[in-house]
Amino acid sequence: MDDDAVFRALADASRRQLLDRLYQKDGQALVELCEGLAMSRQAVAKHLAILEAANLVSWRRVHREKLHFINPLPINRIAERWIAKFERRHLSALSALKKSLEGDGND
Amino acid sequence: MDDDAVFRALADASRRQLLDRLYQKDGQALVELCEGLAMSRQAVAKHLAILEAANLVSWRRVHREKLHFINPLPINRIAERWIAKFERRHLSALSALKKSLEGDGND
DNA sequence: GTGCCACGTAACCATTCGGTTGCCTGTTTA
DNA sequence: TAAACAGGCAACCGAATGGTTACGTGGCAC
Repeated sequence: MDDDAVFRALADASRRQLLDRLYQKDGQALVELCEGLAMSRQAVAKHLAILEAANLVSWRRVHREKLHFINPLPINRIAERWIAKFERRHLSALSALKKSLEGDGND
Repeated sequence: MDDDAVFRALADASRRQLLDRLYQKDGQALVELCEGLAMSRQAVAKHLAILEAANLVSWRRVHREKLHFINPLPINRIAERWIAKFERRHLSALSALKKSLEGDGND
């Protein structure tokens, strides 16, 4: 279960904020992600390493910059496998519709 | 943001397991929830307290037993506010339909 | 070529976390 | 009424967490 890594990575508000930033603008370098945060660059790098380990963020080196990219797949997997289970209780009709739509393969 | 409490509560595998157990059978007492877990009763009680604080579990006293009940609302709220955002990238058409079905009307 | 800039690594620190043990209170039940 | 049972409370402990400071490395620009 590396779902655990994802849950743990999402448990920290600073890391969720970093994901938020990457969601708003993908492919940011480390220094860029640090701007405005009350945290040292090294602390941000540690958070990003944890997000990486959970496969929520990947990166690519461009010259001397390390550009970070968000990967929503683990979150979706958790949403599907875990959260949908609880949602089903309340939104069974909607969920059924959702599932049938997903079966249609529209994207 | 008490979303933070929910994320943190979900970050621990033991707590997710407890939620799973309550999902399978709601209204269990403390000793019942302890069965088969490699953990003391007090440890389980602490986990349940954290789930309570995150509003994921509520309880009712019946005689000398403390019966626990699962509350999926915080999970749904997170799914709506946070996870759907990432999902939207991939399933934008579906998400729009889902939103309109929920009467959100927000695009 | 020198210095700045983006990043990496490592040591260190305080706090939180997950768990324990020990003991106490109250409620059933034999 | 005594014992067993469900749970509460608090002290304690090691390890993980979130952060810092200090210093090292390599690319790019002047």
